[in-house]
Amino acid sequence: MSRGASRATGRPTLVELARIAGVSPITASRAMRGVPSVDPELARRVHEAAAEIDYVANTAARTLASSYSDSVVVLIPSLSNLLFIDTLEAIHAVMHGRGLEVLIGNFHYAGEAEHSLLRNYLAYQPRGLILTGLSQMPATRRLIARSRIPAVHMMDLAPGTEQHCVGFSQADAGAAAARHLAERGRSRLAYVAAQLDPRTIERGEGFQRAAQADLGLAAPVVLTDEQPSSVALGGHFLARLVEEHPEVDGVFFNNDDLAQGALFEAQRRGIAIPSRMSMIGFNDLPLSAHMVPRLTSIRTPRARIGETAARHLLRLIDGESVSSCRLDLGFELMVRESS
Amino acid sequence: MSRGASRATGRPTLVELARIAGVSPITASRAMRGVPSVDPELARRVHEAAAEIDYVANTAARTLASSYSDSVVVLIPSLSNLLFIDTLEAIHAVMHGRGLEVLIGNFHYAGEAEHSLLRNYLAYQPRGLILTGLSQMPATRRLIARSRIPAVHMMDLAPGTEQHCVGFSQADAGAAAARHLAERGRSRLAYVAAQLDPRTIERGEGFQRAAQADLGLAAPVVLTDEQPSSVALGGHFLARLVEEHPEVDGVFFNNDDLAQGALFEAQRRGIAIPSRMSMIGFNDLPLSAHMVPRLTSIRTPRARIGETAARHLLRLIDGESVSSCRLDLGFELMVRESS
DNA sequence: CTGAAAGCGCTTACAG
DNA sequence: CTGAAAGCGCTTACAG
Repeated sequence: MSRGASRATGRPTLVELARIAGVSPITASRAMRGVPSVDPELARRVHEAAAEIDYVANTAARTLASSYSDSVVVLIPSLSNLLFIDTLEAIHAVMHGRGLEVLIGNFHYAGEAEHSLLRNYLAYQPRGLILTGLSQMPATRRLIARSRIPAVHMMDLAPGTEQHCVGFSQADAGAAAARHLAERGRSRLAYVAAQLDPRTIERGEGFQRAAQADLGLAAPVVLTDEQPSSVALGGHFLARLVEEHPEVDGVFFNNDDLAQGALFEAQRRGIAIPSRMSMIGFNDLPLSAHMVPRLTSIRTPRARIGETAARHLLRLIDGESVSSCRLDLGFELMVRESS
Repeated sequence: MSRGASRATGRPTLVELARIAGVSPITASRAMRGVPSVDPELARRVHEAAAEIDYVANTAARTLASSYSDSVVVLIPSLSNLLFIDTLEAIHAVMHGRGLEVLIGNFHYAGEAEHSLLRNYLAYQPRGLILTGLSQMPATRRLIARSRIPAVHMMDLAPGTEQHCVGFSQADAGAAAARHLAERGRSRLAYVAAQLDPRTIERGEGFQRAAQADLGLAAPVVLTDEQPSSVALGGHFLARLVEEHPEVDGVFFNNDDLAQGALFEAQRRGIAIPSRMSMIGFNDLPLSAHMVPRLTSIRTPRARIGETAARHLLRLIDGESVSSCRLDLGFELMVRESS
């Protein structure tokens, strides 16, 4: 269990490992990296010695010498939304299987923060980048292009872009919500949204376009707030809806937590859902299926988006020629009791 | 906007920065790090050049040369519990203010995973560690001790330990739940828990001890499941409670999502809450205050735990002599309609 | 206040 | 299959 003197870092070095294993440092290095040319017996001795002294190669030295790190960077706008947690977990599972560390950056829906996070993380020489959405600032776009590090964008799809993207059409999801409400016989629709990020806005536009142009309905009532989405805010929105727009009979909530809060507030006020008003949420958070009434929602394939984005990025990192750069994973309408 | 030739990494180096600024590399290095001895005029030129070529020091080289990284490691058991998200955000805010990157490791409630995460992250030479709970495996404890990197444990408090910990007494929180139910006139209590991590177990023990020894009640019914806590599971628990233990009139749910699911299931079955049964949850998740009926819960100071743990760690990193190594931040009983 | 030398702990070519 | 040399891009002492 004891070990020889170590560096300032207090951790054993490759030289010490090599001495204990009785090989040269370069052979120890190769054995640790699993280079196949190493004699199996020597490799065995190296691994044994490594286990004994608990050797793990210094990341900084390895990265500096090889100019390759074992990390990928994932930039997301929020950690408080389960949407991104599920995505992150899926990315992590794939990357971990390849021995890659995932560096998580939360830019709190602020383009400037996204830019400076990326600047800082680029100093780690990540092997790849996974970004949220397609609306990075021009300066951020330039930073990515100049870094020549492969990047995959998730959650949204660009029509005719060279960017690699994995997600679904936000506008189509909005349109599907409008169509569903119309099928339920609703004609006075409302769109309720907080946290007005680009994807929220696209969904809202898809919803309104479908309601008017495709379904021939009156222009939907639109209630928005720049605050982050929350259950509390959903309750306030329902109150406003009932008081200011009593004609509304079908509502699309931009995120399930808003719909959940609205459902609670409706129950409190004795407003019958869905008979008085149909409600549909977005993302299909785990709680939604259990509410009373159970919330109709649009399920987003967040884990699959993460997994697919990660796999796609690995192919880019490996230099494989990737056929498609635009992967549409769709979404699923979960019809339940609230609509 | 154009810049000179660069290294294999494609990024500008200190040497290039120095040449553009017309100073020696070492002066450029000092200027970038804000070393005060540098002539202001030279520093200005360096910063101007850095902005021009978008220079950010190579992390690997800096870490290797100085044996100091700009990172701290935070190990948490789950990302799917808002508890840890809030804590993480608070840690991040403090560390970011000090220019430190937060490396997040999720060990999914598995001690082995915690160990190997730590092993890997130690290779990054973090300045400090923040760990969840106090029950790391012995091997993990040794790894931490040998690394000589300052560590702070959060969420739980050890009675007579040398470890730095920031949190509250889980057993006391359990006892507070029992006391509250007894004050509500409840005498046939139940403890319902999933995800049996050490803190959950401590809370359960505190609850049972208080119920029997302090309050003189019958031994509580205990329903547990090793699965992760979820709303769906809460519903199942309520069904079991009603069918198998109809005498129970007061329930402590180990986490709010269980209580939320139970509340929905009770509503669905027409079981009146709280008249037929008092319910209290744990953590006080944002949705709980909005339910019908509003859920009584124990609010944990998760953001403050994160912030306090981070500040405490910074003091340890700075080598300040820290008086107390055990910071009790308490908890708060939020009495609402469900109890 | 500034700089030349040495070195952090690895890996990459290049020989053998 | 193995190794000696050089170097990755910085910072740390040490001089001046």
